[in-house]
Amino acid sequence: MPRARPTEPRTETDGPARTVLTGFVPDRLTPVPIHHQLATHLQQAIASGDLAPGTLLPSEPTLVEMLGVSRPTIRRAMQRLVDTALVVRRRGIGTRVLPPRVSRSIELASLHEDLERAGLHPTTQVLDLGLTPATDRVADLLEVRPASPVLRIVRLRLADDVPIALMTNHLPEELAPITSTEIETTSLYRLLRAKAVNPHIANQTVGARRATPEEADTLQEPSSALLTVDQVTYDDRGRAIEVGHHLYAASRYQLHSALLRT
Amino acid sequence: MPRARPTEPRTETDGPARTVLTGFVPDRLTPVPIHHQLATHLQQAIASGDLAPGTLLPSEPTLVEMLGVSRPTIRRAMQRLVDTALVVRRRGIGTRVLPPRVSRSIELASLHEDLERAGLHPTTQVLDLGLTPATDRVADLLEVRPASPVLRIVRLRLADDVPIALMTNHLPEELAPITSTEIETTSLYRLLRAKAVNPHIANQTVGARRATPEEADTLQEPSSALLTVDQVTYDDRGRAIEVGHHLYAASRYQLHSALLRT
DNA sequence: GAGTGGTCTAGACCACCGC
DNA sequence: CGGTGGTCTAGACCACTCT
Repeated sequence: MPRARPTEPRTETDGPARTVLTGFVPDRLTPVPIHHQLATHLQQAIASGDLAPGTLLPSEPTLVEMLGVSRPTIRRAMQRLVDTALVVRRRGIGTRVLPPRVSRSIELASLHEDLERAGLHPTTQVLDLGLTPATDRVADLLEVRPASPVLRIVRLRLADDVPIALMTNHLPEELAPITSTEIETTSLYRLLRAKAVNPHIANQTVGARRATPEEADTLQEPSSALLTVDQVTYDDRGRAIEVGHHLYAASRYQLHSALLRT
Repeated sequence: MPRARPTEPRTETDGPARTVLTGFVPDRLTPVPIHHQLATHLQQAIASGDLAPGTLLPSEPTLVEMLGVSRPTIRRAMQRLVDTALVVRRRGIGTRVLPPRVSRSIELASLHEDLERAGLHPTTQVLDLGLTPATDRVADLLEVRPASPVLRIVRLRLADDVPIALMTNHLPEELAPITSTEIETTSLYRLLRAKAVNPHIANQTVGARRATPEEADTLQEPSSALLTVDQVTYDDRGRAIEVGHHLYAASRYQLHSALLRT
């Protein structure tokens, strides 16, 4: 189809959208899928402000012509932007850039990076590390026989030398050994991935409670209020790979998440 | 609920999968998309146990023939199952049903339903309702002029007559009026939807702190520990439509969520 | 009526796995 | 090697919105 005529009906500004999008050329040599390349390109354009909130993106047929990519591929990239709440699409209207409201979601294992993003210097003290008989609760969650040996890791996480979290984790025996230095230098999930174990889904329970005197002392929490997170992580084969029981000093740490759709 | 063995034997037959899947016939008369029909059918089959964990589903070409649906449509349904962690797919292997580990995520506005699902009888006391000048924080989050009138709603939520949460919400003036009876009988989000406002994304901050004496008295929390949730909700046009500040009695309420992918 | 996104189809090539 | 899912293409029809 011939291009849209120059007389645009009441659209805000798709001039910038055009220049930004014509700057995209699919690389068909890399193994990176084109829909992923396009989605990433658009995400960066929105994040950088090149595509301002309220901008109406070109229509799908227009993009097909502009980018030399088929419509399903374009739709796939667009769907990703919809899923991450970067744009809204409406039949008969078009695709519009939303204001950047998506805060980073809670991720699988992110405390270390969370603190670094906040400009702090995170450190870890390993308080305990070794095989111990599983308690009934841990055995149940890890799906191993009661009292069978599991790897227990107790860590105190600090930011700029101030205690933030007291984290207890239990892993199946097969994933041992793990050394103290490994735990202190990298994240638990990176360690697991190095063992060809891919964290895939985690169930979390978030609550609050008063700290015991020992916990209050360790975490130096003046209010004695703790934010608690209990989680069980499963790999992509459905096996339980980690049980976590984390206590956060309430006055120094909060969780952030974004909820999408309805 | 937990399985008997830590590791499942592999190579299951796809006999049961065949019988379950041949029971699916696409309805091309309803406006419900076929990919959605198929995804729902598979979700129910997995939830009911008709498709047991470990089951290998038929391949895509096989399903095309069995169901009389094209491959992209089948792939779209399958992708939804992958996104909700019900199955894993591997090139060269196939599609395998995972153990049911996905707990319900935190949703936009779910306390009422949450409590009902737990078999409790939720009620609401409206403690305050009306227009008030916005504080600086609320005006900033709602994106209205400082001190301009906003609708404030203060509710005490109970389950079986026991206090669970003290919730304060602020809405833009345009969304008023809302009556006490409306708030007591339905959810805030349903009210908004009735006004053609669609909640689309919410940013949450979850924390913990000690209750003030008044809060402890109102919520009757013996430990005086509170779980706090602050949220800002935006509609699908990107407008801030609601600011919430919620206090939960820590000994009676926890948040659950599922984290996917990595 | 013209343009938009939503859905479905048909066919092709590829990377990966197991035999 | 044959079979699997991952990707990309081309074309079609539809529901919806705006004029």
